[in-house]
Amino acid sequence: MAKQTPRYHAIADDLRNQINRGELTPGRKLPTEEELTTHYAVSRNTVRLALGRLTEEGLLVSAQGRGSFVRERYEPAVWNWSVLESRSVHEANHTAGDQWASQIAGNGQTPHQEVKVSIRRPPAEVARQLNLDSATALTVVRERVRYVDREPYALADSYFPEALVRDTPLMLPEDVSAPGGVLASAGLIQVRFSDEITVRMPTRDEIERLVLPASTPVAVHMRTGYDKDGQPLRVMITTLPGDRHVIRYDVSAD
Amino acid sequence: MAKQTPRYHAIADDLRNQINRGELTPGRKLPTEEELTTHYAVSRNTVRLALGRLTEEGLLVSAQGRGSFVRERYEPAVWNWSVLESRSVHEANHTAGDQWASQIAGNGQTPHQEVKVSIRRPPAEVARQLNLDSATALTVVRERVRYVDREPYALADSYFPEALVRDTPLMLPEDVSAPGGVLASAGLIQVRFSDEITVRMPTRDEIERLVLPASTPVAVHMRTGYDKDGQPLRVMITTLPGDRHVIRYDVSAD
DNA sequence: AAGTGGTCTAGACCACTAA
DNA sequence: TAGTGGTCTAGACCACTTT
Repeated sequence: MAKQTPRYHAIADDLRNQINRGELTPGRKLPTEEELTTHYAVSRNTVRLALGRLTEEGLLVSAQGRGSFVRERYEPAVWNWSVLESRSVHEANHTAGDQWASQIAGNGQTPHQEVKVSIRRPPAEVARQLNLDSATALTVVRERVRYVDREPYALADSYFPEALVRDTPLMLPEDVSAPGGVLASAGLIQVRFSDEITVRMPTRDEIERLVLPASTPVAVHMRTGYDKDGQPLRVMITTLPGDRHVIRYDVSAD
Repeated sequence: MAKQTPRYHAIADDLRNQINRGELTPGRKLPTEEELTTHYAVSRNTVRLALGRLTEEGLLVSAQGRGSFVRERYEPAVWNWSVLESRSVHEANHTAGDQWASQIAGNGQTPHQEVKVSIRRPPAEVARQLNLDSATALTVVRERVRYVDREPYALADSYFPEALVRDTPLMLPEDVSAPGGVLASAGLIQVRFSDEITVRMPTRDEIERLVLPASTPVAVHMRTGYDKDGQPLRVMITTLPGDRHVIRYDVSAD
């Protein structure tokens, strides 16, 4: 009843301990696969299994032709969703338009985003939130890629019922900057949001668009905005890579 | 300038398309690795690379001796953190003690949790939130594993400054059920919470304790509770597997 | 050109599950 | 006992980066 731990588990454990003890610090290069092969006296495939295990845990990244490295942490962007679209905060700060861009700029970083507008049938999940029939209804979709210092930080797709925003500035592909955001520019006031956050692995498409390292999970933040009559006006789905984001909320206990 | 897509990418793409088109439905067994080997005319290692790729995406699970299967989705537990520890909701529902258990029981499911209490030096992150000196301060730690229908659903670790809760029922290992939760039973009232959510891959320890399938990311929810004077009373760190949780918030746009 | 990780092969034996 | 995935070997060539 002795060892049945696979060798590549043991090798991964050994390297992980070195990282946790600080003998291998973030950014440092690991020994080459050939060196590990001779050091542990196993085949190269076994070494690669061990490295793959650590990569899955988010501890390593590898680059073809250069080597494997202890993964470095991003400085995470903290987004406070309790105030991100708050009207009073807007007024207090005299910030027009995109509250997100203001938060980033306030950090001394450079925000920018690419916007694409189209009219489409909404995904089932979105149709449900907007009380629309997903088979027939149309939505105006604003797809944005948000960058901080030229690096992609998030995907933000907004869906508006087409009937609500017909012939408004919302249809323009430009970055609409009216106080209160794009919806207010169409005369629609959100008084309440319902947010749902899920966590999953990214799709291949998201990995490409956000240039995600291996084993980087994403948070999917879905915000539905309602007017004072409880009618849903908008669904915004934000895809936030886990390695560069913190989601924040302030909650009263009353 | 022709194909340089690796074969195992192409095989993974093919299988992924079959899943997305619904030809392979959740729970269904894939062909055996040997069948895939002959079908795609590649070596078994290449087949395994392709399956590994899909496993990383969270689309497959495999079981030794049985086969590989299209991953099934859990029915996610929705936790509304805007009201999870709200005093008025407690009173309106006449729910005593653990609001979490009440939410689960209200779903017709069976909640239960294992509690372990100890006194320890807090992690640096927790010490910072509690305005404590991490080198000298002590915290009372309540570590819980939360189960729904006997399956582990979350880890919830609470940290209290030891000086605040000395000689209170909090030190008892039992599941303290006083209105307003364990803190109120010690005469401490939280009026405000600050929540931070991060997303990452689980540690080996978390994988074991929560029995996580491969490539299941977790959300780490850190809630700091403050009294009316702004003094931090507690930090609760909840580890939520992405495949069985939805985090919810209700936000006012004022 | 040399170094390094990425892809791929062909085969062997082990560990677990189900018939 | 047969079937299936898990571990492991030994070696080859390719693609990318750096010198």
